[in-house]
Amino acid sequence: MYGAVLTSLHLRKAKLMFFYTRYPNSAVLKVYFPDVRFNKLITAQLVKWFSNFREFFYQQIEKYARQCLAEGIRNTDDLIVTPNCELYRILNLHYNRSNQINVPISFSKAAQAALKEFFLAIQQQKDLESSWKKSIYKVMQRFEDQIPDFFKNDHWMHSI
DNA sequence: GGCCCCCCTG
DNA sequence: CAGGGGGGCC
Repeated sequence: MYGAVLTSLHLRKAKLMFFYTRYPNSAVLKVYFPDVRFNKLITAQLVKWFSNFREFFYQQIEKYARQCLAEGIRNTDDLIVTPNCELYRILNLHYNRSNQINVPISFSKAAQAALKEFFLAIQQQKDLESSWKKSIYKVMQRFEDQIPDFFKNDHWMHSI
């Protein structure tokens, strides 16, 4: 009934927040979007955004994991996610297109962990089983990081 | 019934 | 990214 309360600015901010949290609940979202007049629809939309972010995240990582296997990599110790690798570049382009923030190390760690999970699952042909990604998603929920306070700063949001 | 999440689609 | 459907968990 309020129409589009969430702006493109909120979208950019949400993407940046994704670097710290992949699974924010509605309570957390309300804290970090203090300027938003929450209601059922707005909450659902914001939650949906993160769901879409996750889908892109996992989709890219799965694709990268398959490429690594195709290239002959056998050990997960050889799977390193750093700023100069292709996976990192793709993800950064999607969530931090204009390099508005410095990507936290915790995100690289999370992406690397997910990469190893997908790599092992595919290597062990777990991907032939139904809903084989469920266990990976569960593991990834342990990689949440603390969201910086400046996300709550209205002035900062308008500067991105 | 309400809230979340994933899946698939456009 | 938004819509709609399905399933799980209070």
